[in-house]
Amino acid sequence: MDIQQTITKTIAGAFRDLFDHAVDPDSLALQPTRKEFEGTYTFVIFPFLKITKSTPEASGEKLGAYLQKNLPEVSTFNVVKGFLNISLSSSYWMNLFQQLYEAKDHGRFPSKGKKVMVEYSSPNTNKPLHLGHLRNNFLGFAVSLILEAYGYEVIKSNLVNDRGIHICKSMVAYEKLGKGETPESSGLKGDHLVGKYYVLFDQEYKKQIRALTESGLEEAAAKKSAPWMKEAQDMLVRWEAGDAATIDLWKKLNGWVYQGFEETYRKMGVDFDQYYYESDTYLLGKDIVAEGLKKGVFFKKENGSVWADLSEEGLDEKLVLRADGTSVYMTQDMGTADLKYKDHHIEKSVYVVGNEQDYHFEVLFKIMRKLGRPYGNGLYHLSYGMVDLPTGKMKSREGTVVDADDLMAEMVATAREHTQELGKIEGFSQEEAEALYEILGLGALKYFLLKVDPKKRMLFNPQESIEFQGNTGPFIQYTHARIAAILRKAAQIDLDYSPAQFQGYATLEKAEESLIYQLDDYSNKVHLAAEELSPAVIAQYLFDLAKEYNRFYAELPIFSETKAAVQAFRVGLSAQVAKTIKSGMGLLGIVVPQKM
RNA sequence: GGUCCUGUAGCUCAACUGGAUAGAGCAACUGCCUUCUAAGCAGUAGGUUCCAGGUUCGAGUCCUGGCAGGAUCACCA
Repeated sequence: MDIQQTITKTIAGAFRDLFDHAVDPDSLALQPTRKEFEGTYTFVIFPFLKITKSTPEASGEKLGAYLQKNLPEVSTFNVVKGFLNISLSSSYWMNLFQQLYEAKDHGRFPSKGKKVMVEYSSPNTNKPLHLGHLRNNFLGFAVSLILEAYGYEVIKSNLVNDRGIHICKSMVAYEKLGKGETPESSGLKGDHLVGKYYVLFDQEYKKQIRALTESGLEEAAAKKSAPWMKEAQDMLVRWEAGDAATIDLWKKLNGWVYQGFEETYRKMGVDFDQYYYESDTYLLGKDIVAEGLKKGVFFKKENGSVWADLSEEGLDEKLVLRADGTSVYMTQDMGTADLKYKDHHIEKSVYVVGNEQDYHFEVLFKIMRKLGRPYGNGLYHLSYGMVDLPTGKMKSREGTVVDADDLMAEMVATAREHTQELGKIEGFSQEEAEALYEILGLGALKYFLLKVDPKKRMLFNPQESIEFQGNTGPFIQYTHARIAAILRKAAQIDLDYSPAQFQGYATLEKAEESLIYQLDDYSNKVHLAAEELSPAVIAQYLFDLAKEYNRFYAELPIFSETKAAVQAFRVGLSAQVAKTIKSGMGLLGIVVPQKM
């Protein structure tokens, strides 16, 4: 039982003993005391005045005295208006710290024996990854790690959109203009090379539309009848028919793209346990349509098209099969949901997909529940907001995207400049220095994208580079490096900072208590982050922890401290902070350096 | 137009799910490197939490109605 439960249980006891009133301890909640007041936990009296039949102040005094008398952990208390602020004893803090210090894997929960799949990234194979994909990938990867720490077995999956009209556009343009160009001959990364032809298609296509509208055609008709669009559509038909030349071309271009993606994923530091390809899954789901018709979940219209009626759930009717019997997006996603379950028997399934698809997933999940799927209640859409530029939305065809590879390279370059300016690479080999720039640049970028609540859309201004000071990745990395320096020194002077050495340090400083409180809170934050699928919870926590540690670092001496017990304790406390920072940053997919 | 999301300091974001005087970072200003890493610490200044009602001991948070921005409402994906 943790201290909060102990306190609320005792408060319930006080209500019984002092006011003859039974209260469920679980209905009582404590909150952290605001830092301008003395105390660790605060109990709000107002709701219980009917029970105490007294003023808030008098009730608080009575409850406080009762706690102090009955709980050795409670050292003092004070009452401000209707708030009972509870202070805990140094021995409580010391005991708590020793528990944390000796625990292995603080912040890791026991296995739940349950599987969850996290699908993220899910790129199109017609263009390189951009800033929006970075948010998606970092989110998906971090959420996977957080769920794993929380005790799930996690399967990271990537559903690659490798077919369809948009892929055919790149193929048509390449066929027309490519002249056998390859990544080797052009010096372009495979995904960038294919992306180039996607842009070329669009430019030519627009030109054709303009020519047609100028010759008097309606715009809608021009879009349909432009020669290259017709070619792309023909290409799609040939692809679906399995035409050998088309398939060869498709395989060649996609192969280049995958090589490019692999490089980008490696740089980002993300990976996958399972790839799904839409070229394999796009025909799935038709059997589910038949099943839904039988179960009365779907109905057929006169023209033969099949629909789900969700009007009772506050939505409208949604098409699940075209009149000609071909699939739509929804059909395929129903099939893929079943496939994931068949492959892994997952109990939860998380889709990391932008909020523009909120409606689609709401419908999909409702349908799967109505069909009685065993995993139906474990479906989650981790819906994140778009990353906007000051000029508005990114458009890949209009060249206003922030390319993922470019941005990562820029971040590393900025880290290099910054570090060299500060003259912090003394004693680094060339390789070590480059590795550090990578760690810092990517740390800054990942933290920047993960610290914001996923569902909020965020602004990225390419003119203003991502910060390295304040609430940033490098600030937290720096705190870790500082502690690493302390631990190196401790090793150098053979300082023993095992718990036995702490004996004799009886009156902790406020800054030390706060740190222990924060360290203890880590597992709560992992729990919360897992429940809310929000790495931002961890990011915010780490910033607060690092901030608190730097305060401690500035205020209290370590090696110039004369009492051995105090010195050992402060090194131990520092070590625990470093361990927690490393663990938490690890959950965000961010590496921390030993020196910087 | 219907539905969903968002609106907090000049800017970027918090606020433990209804609690105290709404907090950080950046930018600005003032201090602190002869002591463990100054990518740091301490401080000053900055607010009608979009607006109007309501619910109650108490509302940035919940409800209703507006306003603003975004997304979505294809036999596209």
